[in-house]
Amino acid sequence: MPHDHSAFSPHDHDACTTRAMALAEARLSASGQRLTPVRRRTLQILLDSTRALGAYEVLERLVAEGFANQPPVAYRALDFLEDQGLIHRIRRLNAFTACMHAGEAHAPVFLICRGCHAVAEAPAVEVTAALTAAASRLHFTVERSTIETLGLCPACHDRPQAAA
Amino acid sequence: MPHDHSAFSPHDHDACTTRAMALAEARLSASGQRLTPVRRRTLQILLDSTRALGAYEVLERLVAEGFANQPPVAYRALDFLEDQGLIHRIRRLNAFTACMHAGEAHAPVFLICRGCHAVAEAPAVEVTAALTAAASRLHFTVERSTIETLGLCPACHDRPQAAA
DNA sequence: CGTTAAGTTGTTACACTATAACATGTCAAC
DNA sequence: GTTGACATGTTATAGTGTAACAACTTAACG
Repeated sequence: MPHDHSAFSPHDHDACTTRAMALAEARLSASGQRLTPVRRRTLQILLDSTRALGAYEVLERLVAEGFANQPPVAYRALDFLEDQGLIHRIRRLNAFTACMHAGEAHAPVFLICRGCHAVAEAPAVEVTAALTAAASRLHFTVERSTIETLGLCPACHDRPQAAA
Repeated sequence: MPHDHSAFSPHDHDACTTRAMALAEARLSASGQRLTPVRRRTLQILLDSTRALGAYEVLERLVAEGFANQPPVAYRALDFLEDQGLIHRIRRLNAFTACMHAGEAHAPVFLICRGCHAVAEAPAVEVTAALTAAASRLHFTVERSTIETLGLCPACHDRPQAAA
């Protein structure tokens, strides 16, 4: 069952993260993949953050827990989690965010607020459908899509200093 | 009048670039902006290329024509042209490509072929419409969108070595 | 003219993002 | 208990993008 709240609506975020982590474990063990300590912590770090985090921000937090202070440590975990569909890369921000709908088939669309830098994952099957249709008109076969949009979230929209 | 060919269809590309350059001049002088030598050459470089080019690739070509070998030289011209809607940034590739529809109101959607690395700009008003609709359901105000998709162009789709 | 103001370019230096390559370790299966 | 696959540690470097300030061009104004 899909959830109709988003990162822009108040909700029990702890429940989200617990659920997401449980789902991650289930999915990985089902496919014979391992959720090692770095990977688990990396996922948890992203789940705990409201913002998308850069690889080096993730690395900082990993270092604080005793992992080596080397970029590959973070990038390997991030790449793995992205391949598994457990996190997403936000290209506009060079950053990563935990996937809140892992397991559900979903074509991620990201709403990035330029006021508070929150990132929400929006359900948008129609967007992907329209995209695939547009592509096939040019006989192009779609494999992976990046759909991101920059703008203002409800909260920031009402605050004048962000509106500019 | 829109053009129904794309980067994936053979066409008179010289005519495209001439037209695009003329349009650029017209648009800029209309809005009081200046198409200085670096800017003009940068646009021409992108128009001449079938692929999207990285900032440093553009810089190389600029250097070959006597401009200074400093990143800001390229980035400034690229940023300016992007602000004017004359070129687009392809985030997935960290690269830039000339806009073939400058002047027409358009919501750019990019089809990136992983076989030959060609990039086509597809007309896709419906995609943007769907995206805006999905966003407003979360009360999010869209300002700028990035829509890119990776896959295979018609030519590469038929070549086995690319299909993998 | 001469001055000023806005925009553009030159230049230095640096920050941030990401990967290659190879050594070492771990763990499960045979 | 050895092998092979996967995962991690580690060093080094490649690639992408900006900050900051100085110098120059241009057009508008008096």
